[in-house]
Amino acid sequence: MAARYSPHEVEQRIMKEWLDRSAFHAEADGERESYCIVIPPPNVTGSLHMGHALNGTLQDILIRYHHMRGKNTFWLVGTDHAGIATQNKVEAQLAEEGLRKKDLGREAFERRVWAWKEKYGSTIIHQLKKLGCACDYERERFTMDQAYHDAVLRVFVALYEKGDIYRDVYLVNWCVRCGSALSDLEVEHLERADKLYYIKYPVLGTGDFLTVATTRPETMLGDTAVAVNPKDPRYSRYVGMKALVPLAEREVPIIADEHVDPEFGTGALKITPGHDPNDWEIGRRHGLPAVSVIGFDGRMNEEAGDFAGMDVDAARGAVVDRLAGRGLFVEAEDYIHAVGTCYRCGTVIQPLLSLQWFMDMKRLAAPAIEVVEQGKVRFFPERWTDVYLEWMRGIRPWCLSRQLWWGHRLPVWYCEECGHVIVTLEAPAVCPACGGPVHRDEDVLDTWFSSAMWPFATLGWPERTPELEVFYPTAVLSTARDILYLWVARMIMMGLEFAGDIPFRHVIVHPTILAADGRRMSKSLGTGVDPLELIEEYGADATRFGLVYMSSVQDVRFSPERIEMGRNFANKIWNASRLVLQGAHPQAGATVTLSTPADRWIFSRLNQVTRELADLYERYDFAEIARVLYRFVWNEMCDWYLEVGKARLYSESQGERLEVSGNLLVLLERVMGLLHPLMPFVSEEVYRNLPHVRARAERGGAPSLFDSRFPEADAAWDDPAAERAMEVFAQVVSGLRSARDELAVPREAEGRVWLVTSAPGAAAGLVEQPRPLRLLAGCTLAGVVATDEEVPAGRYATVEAPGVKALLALEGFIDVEKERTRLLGRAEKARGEIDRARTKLDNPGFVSKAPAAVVAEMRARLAQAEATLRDVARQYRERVGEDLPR
RNA sequence: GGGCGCUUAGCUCAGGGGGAGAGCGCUUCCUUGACGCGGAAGAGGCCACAGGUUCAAAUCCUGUAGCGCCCA
Repeated sequence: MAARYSPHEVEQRIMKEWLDRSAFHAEADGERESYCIVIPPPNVTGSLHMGHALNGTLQDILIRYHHMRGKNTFWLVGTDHAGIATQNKVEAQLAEEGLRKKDLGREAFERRVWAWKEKYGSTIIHQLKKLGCACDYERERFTMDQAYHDAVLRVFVALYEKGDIYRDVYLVNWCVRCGSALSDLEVEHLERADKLYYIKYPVLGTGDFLTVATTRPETMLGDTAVAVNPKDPRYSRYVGMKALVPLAEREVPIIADEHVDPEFGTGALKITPGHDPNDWEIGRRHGLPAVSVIGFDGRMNEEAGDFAGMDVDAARGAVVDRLAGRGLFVEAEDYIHAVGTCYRCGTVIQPLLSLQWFMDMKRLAAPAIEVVEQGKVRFFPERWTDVYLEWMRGIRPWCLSRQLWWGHRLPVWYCEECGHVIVTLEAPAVCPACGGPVHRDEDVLDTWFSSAMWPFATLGWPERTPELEVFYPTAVLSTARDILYLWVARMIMMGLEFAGDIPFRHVIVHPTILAADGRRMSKSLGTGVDPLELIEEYGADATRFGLVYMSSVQDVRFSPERIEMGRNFANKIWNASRLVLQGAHPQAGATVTLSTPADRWIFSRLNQVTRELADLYERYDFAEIARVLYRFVWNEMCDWYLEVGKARLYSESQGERLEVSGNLLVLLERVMGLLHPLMPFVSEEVYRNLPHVRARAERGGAPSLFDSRFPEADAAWDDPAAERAMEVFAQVVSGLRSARDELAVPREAEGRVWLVTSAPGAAAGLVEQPRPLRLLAGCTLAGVVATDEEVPAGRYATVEAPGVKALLALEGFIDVEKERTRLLGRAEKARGEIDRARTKLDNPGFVSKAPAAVVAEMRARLAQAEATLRDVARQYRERVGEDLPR
């Protein structure tokens, strides 16, 4: 076995073995309790980024944990067809051939996209394998699978028939580059430095002007009102009058509306219902017409008169110039504001009037609010509940139609004769109303519409499949918070409506891993960190462990040290197992024999850790799981149990060697089990190398750790007394090492230690483990006595532990200066302790109101510290020959 | 504009009413047969600021400042 753990060979070999024997494949048998997670489907064009890596790790931890707990686990994996993103990819590919999608026509284009999908569409799924994810890769799903497609159309038709889906002209978010409408959630508001333009509008019948402020002067050509706040005294006399929109030369009313902010600009607002969502609302309230002056190509249309044909930016400049020429332009000031951009391509969104399909969400939202209020669906951390509820309560209609060629084409036909609209699953040959010819709607559905159905459509809905029976509702959905509305909320609504139940019981909202600058990782800024490179450099276990360790509940900056920590931890685990495998007696079986304090301590602690983990899994506190395991393995098992165990492992006595070997084998097997969900590879590799596991496998036992049972606590091992004994042992050993170091006692010199204790048994950890004491502290026991007076006169360094005082004889190797420094340090500490305790105890409120145990503890601390100080003062006098300075 | 979160060691972060913690970095020592991706011993912090509640506040409450995010 190599002294360094090399992850890559292990990972590839073990993952291949798991996949080859379908270890992750789930069957829909109802005999065992099921535990299902559907992966939030990654974009089919995507590749693994930090968010996927973290989320994949968390889901994998849960799947492996519950699998080991005997559940019928099923991790459903697959991808989302991602309409715009995928279409963009293929269009870019075509562009390289000098083609545009129109050259191919719709059907040929769709074939190209499918070909692209076949070739590249599973990239991210394969990358999940590198992370070690125990997905059921044999049941991979895609939101454009035939059965899935049928289910999507069925849902559309059903919602249309129930009146939730309708077609209307409405102001929508239009991406000029993508040539499609977007829903509100697909618009990203980004801050940018811009200008705020002040423009004068003449008030008709007066010589006055109203000055309005706007970031978009070009839209004034579509203005249909000027609005002020009804409570604004500056303008009240104008309300009801008319203003003249310059350039458009349109007379428009001056209206009063509550929503005008008197603090913004001049307090007078130009109203353009055709190009601004807020203005659209105001327009609706006041019955204003909406005029469109910008077309779907992002250029000014014929309504814009002289400006027709210009793109929006050019028109802005031209409008301002023209206004300036007429003396109606006041000024432009610097202004920072949030501008809506397309979440896929970053193009500035144009709010445009358009005929689209919408879905009113109110009816579906009501039960989806209820299940969360009633706790049937719970969020972790809990605070996301309110975020969800608030959005759901203010939910707005959803624009469903997209002007794309890639996606689920609407099951809608229009009669060319009578205009009849037919929404149906069966393509009509002719219009059922008039018999006229029909044509199908060109548009496709928003990709998120289909992903809202992911938890049940992937399980075979609308068929009542065994999968749906057994695995729905699923256990958990784990996701980043930016997908809370886009996915989680809609999945709950759709699940309740169509599958008749919640889609998942728990929603885990994991933190975002930020770049070093504290902002989201950004490809364009080059601040991203590629998890695949981390796996390459440190190994999958290290990457998983590091990600989990660094990400608790807050967003966190990525720190490579944490991944390195994971690598070092894997190496530590590897080497601990080397010690056991190389040092264990060949005849040792996996049997626990609790013969020493260390044995009783480590198994008692193992129990506690095992129970603690169960609790942490309940709360999805993954970071704490990682910390608990790290501390136990490194600081307890390796630092103390293995070190103490060496005394017996290298003993002459066969019996001792057999005993400690048996303990180590059991301990290691259990610890690997506890580690497995987080670090599946190194734990599996170590497990398979354990001699008793090998022997078991030869007899047809569990082929792998993944398939064995998660360790459970064994009450027979609980032993608080042993824990105290080992704490004393460790504290005294550390104290002795520290004293030797500070006093420059030569390394090879053997120390002689007296133990002073009035409580029989308090020193058991030391008395019963003389060889470990010598091995770890270089000291032998001189004797155990009840009082200081019984210790032979001489110079000693004192080490304190609960109930025990250890006196290290210093004859022959004392350096007065070092001794002085050490004693002064101890005195200072003791005095600080005394001060703190006295301050508290002198406070009558403390003594009367604090819990008795706290007061008693404080008294004990004071007494202890005072004793220490007396001790130090005496030693100081003896050795330095002066009184201890105050 | 409304809301949420954060501010703890040089860095990245845990903790969450009664003795300030981890990893990395730093100092000194260790080529002992698990591991230098290691071991031993250390140094390093008015827990952002100001009030309040409490016998007791880094921890709870209010406010301020700075940073981040979400929704308009």
